Amino acid sequence: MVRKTKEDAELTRKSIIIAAREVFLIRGVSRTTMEHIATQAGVTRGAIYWHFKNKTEIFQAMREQVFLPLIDRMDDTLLVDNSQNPLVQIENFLCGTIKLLDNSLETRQIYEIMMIKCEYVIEFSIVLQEILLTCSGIEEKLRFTYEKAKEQGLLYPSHEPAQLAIDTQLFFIGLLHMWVKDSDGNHFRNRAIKLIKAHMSLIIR
Amino acid sequence: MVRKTKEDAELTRKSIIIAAREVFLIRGVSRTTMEHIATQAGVTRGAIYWHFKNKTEIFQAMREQVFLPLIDRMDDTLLVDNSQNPLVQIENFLCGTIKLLDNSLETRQIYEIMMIKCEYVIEFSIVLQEILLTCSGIEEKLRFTYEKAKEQGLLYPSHEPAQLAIDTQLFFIGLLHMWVKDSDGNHFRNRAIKLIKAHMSLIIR
DNA sequence: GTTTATACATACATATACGAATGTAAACAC
DNA sequence: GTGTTTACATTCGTATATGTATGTATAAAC
Repeated sequence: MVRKTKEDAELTRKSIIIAAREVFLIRGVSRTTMEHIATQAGVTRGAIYWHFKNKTEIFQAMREQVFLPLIDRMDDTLLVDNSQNPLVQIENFLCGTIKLLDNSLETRQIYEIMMIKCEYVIEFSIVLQEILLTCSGIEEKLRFTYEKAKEQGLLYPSHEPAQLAIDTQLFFIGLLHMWVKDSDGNHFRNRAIKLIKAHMSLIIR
Repeated sequence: MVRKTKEDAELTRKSIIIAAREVFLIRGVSRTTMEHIATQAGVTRGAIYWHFKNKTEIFQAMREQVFLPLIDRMDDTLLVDNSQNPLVQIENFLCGTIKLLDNSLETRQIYEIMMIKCEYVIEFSIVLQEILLTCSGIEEKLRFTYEKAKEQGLLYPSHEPAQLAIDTQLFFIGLLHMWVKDSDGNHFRNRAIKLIKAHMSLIIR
C-alpha cells in the first residue's frame, strides 16, 4: 500500500513530528539522523523527505506546536482577563506554565529539547532571535500588568514596574532552565510552585 | 620534526583545547569533528588522539578551565571576605561574574558553548549533574550570606534567607542565559549590571 | 652511544549520513 | 476508466567521521 488519502498523509506527517521529538530527546537534535526519525515513526526516509525539506524544518514544526499556544495563554492570562488582582494574574500565568509542563508530556519534552538538547548554531539563529523576541513580548506584558498593580497601590512605592517585570522574567527563565535540568525533580520540579509564590511574596506590599 | 619536548607537547595540548573552543563556538559541539579541531589547531588528528581519548574529554578539559575558578571566586567573595555588608558581597559576586564575562573572551565563549552550543545527552549527563551540584553550592553560599544580612537587620522581617537565596540564584541563572543569547548586547548584555543592582534593591530593606 | 619511550603524522578499515533519483501503487480529477 | 498526481519506498552515489594501526624522527633515560 503506497498512496494514502490526504488524511492519512497528515497522520504520517504528525507521526514524524512525534517521532522526531522522541528521538531528539534521547539523542539530541544534532546527533539524530533522518533514519532514526524514520525508524521511530515506522516509515522510510523517503516519507520524511516528502513532508519536510530537512531536519531543521521538522524542528521548527515541532517548536510551533508549543510556542504559539504559549503566546495565546500569556495573552489570555495577562491581557484579556482583567477581573483578577494583577499580581494574582502574574502568579497564575507562571504557575500555569509550570502546571502545563507537569501535565503535558509533549510540552515538557519540547522544552527540554529546546533548552538542553539543541545547539544554536548559525543554522538555528532564527530560532534564537524568535526566543529573544518572545522574551521581549513577555517582559512587556509583565510590565503592563505590574503597572496595573502599581496603580492599584499593590506595590512598594520604590518598586518600578519595569524593574519588576525584568526581575520576574529572569527569575522565571532561570526557574524553567533548572526545572528542565532537574530530571530527578528533587531540587526544582516539585518546589516550582512554592518558588513562584515566594517570588511573588517578595514583591507584594 | 616529530618528537617534541615535554613543554612543547603541553603547548600543543593547550592549543588543541583553544582550537576546540573556537570551533565548538561556531559549529556546536556535536557537529565539530576531530578533523575540524585538528585543522584549527594546525595539527593532525593523530596529535589529538594522543592527548585526548575523544571529543568528550576535550570538552571536559575546556570546561574545567572556567568552572574551577568560578567556585574559587565565589568562595572568596561570599565566604572568606567578611569585611563588607553581606548584601554588597552578593552584589559584588554577581557583578564580578558579569565583568569576568565582559573582560575574558575565553570565559565568555566557554559559557556560550556550555549554554547554547552543547546537547546534554546521556554521554554528557555527568556534566549536567555537576552543574546541578554547583548550583546547590551557590544556593547554599547565598543563603549563608543572606542569613548574615538578616542578623544585621538588613532585610525585611518577612523575607526568609532561604527564599531570597533561591530567588537571587534563579534570577542570575536567567540573566546569564539571556546574557549569552543576547549577542547583539542591546537587550541584556549592557544592562546586566543595572539589572543586578535593581534586583538587590528589591531585597534591601 | 645505544636503547627506549614519546609525540606525533599517515594510512586504513569501517561505518554512517545525506540528498537525489527513480520506482510504484493507489487516490483523485475528469 | 483513463490520465495524472500524490504519497510514499527503494536504490544509488558521494561524502564524511571515527578509531585504530602503523610509521617515524627525536627527546630522554641509561
